[in-house]
Amino acid sequence: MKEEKEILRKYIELKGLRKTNQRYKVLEVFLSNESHLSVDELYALVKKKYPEISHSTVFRSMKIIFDAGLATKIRTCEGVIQYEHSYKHSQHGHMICSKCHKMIEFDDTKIKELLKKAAKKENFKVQVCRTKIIGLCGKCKK
Amino acid sequence: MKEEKEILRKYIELKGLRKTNQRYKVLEVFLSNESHLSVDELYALVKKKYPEISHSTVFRSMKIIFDAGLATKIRTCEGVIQYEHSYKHSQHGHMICSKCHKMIEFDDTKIKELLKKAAKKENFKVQVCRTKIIGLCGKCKK
DNA sequence: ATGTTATTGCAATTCAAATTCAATAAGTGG
DNA sequence: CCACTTATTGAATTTGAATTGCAATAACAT
Repeated sequence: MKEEKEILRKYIELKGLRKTNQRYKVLEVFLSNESHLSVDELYALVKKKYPEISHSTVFRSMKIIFDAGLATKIRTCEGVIQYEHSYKHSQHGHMICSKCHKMIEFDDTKIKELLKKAAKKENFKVQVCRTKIIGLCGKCKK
Repeated sequence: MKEEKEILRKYIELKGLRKTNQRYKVLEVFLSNESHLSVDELYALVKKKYPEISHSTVFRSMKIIFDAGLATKIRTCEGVIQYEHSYKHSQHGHMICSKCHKMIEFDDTKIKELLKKAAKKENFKVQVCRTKIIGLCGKCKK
């Protein structure tokens, strides 16, 4: 948390934004939870600890946290944006169970290499690579 | 078109649905265009040729066409669902330019193999694999 | 301390996706 | 071919996440 807060602080400074408690509190709650969270889900958690913080502030703070490189975005099957930690978290692929919606992370380092090659072939500059498998998890496929 | 229509017909029969002109017309317009189309975009095309067909019908017909296995879904960066042909079209990955939103398809056969392996390791039954690269296309990266 | 201006919280808006419902048409049995 | 049942349609409405407008507030430079 300390390091992440420092990164956020520096990013805010760099961009000439203002250091507000809300932003640090949203970051704190975001980091306190290891799962993927939509803005709505995160807001529910924030409200428990800091009821004075509004939904819009959570929404806008997450944008900054994302821009600062502390979060990545993924989309659920339903199309809802979820944020996950990205600082000191290796990038990974996602397996999503179409029945129970469980999300399993898996290492896709090798796969990303191939993706980068494919991009090079097309003269395409990679910003983000994503891999996703939709199917049935061990429990649900029975 | 002939074959696809036949597949849709059979699917409709199988499911005990009703064969309506609207469904075949939506399929026809969908197939007549090679690009990825959102429901709104497709509806605009349908309206030109068949102004009597409504937005909801296009929406609902595409669900059936999808269920029949004639279309796949992808999401734009903005989260909008787009349909693309899937009958006799090999599955492929997508490179999306974050500037001009151009979409480049690329062969990801090898990558899918690796993804299937990863799924096996987790005892996960694959239904769909998706690979996506977000970045800058040749023109925009200059 | 004061003035400037980014930020906040609330409410409202946007927009694709999905649904409601009365009218219509497909398919079924007589 | 007709009558009946019920899926489908079209129009309007609803939903829900994402986003924004605005007045009040707070950060921070002077």
